[in-house]
Amino acid sequence: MTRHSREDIIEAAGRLFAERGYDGTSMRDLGKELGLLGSSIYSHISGKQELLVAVVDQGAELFQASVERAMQAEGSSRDRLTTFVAGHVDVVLDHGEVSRTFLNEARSLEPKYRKPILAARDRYEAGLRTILSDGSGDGSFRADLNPTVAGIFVLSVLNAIDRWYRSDGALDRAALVAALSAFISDGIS
Amino acid sequence: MTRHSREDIIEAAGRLFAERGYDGTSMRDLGKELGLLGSSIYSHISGKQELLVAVVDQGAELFQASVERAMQAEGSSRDRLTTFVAGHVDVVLDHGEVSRTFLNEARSLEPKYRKPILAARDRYEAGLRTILSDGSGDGSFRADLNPTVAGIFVLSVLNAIDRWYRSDGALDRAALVAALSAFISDGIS
DNA sequence: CCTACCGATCGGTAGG
DNA sequence: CCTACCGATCGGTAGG
Repeated sequence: MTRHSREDIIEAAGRLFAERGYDGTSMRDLGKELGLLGSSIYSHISGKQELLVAVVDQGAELFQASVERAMQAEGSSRDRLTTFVAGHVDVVLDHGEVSRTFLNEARSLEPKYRKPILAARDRYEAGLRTILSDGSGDGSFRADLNPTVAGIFVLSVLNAIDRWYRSDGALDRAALVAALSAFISDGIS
Repeated sequence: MTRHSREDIIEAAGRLFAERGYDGTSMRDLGKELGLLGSSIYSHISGKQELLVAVVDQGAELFQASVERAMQAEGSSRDRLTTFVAGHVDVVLDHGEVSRTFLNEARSLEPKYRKPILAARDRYEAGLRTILSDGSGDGSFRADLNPTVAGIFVLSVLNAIDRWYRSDGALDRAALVAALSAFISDGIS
């Protein structure tokens, strides 16, 4: 007779956290979203923080799997960068609520849960830095590239996608990846 | 005998809103920051929302003044873009709490206050688009540049600065502007 | 700017 | 999963 699974609840939580923020989402809001009382949620989970941890962990896993695929991709460093960009776009477009919560709500994690998430972000960035650094060495990119700073800039552009991109707009997914890759590679010149 | 001015209170509010978010900041938190009771703040302002409006309005004005200076700058479109980037950096570094609140907490504005803020952002973006479009026409930038998409990418990089830049790090302000300008102009190639 | 509150809402629990 | 709560905290007010 259980009407909702743990997964249902985590998914709905991700939706509300992405829209209203963790602090802006009450357990009663979440209950309403699911069609039950806020207090009833506690038969499935032990606390609100657990929901945030679950959503953010999903985000960490998605991005981690994506960067690993990019680093193992065939071809040049430039190809691996393209794979990285396309993989990031896939995560953001296919798991928008999870990735928004991952990117914007980590500050609401209690310290013990926040630390491994920051570490996961560092690994993601480190993968990108490796691609950039390799490409700088083998002539794919500028020889004087600073991989740390360039990595930050690339992620700045990628992490902002959910703030403006709408799938019903002028750019489809392939055009988005192409526009991103062009800007990252050549800027506006 | 008034110990705090309205400006003091708005400044402290901006600090806490930037750090903890609007929903994560209580009037009692703000009182503690100022050395008085939460209820005492109401002798200076009429509500919490008014504080957010005041902070966000400051942000809108700062960015608006900056884009106007950039558009009136002497020289080529490329010079105006450099001025735009440097001006944005100045706002973010000199008014970090205000700009973070402006960028991240606008969703907590009640609809009637949110609308003019979104309009202010649109004007800021429109100024940038004009610079990009002019530069695409006069040969400063690529002829096939899409000013809308390029503008979004440029602002993505600029709006992320406060998420990573620390003034005690390896880059000083001039080096930051130079790195941003190089990435925006030429990407990583 | 404080004292002394108000009703509403918060995350969460006991018991069924 | 609901009923019926709990103590804590929220934004805010009356009166001084």
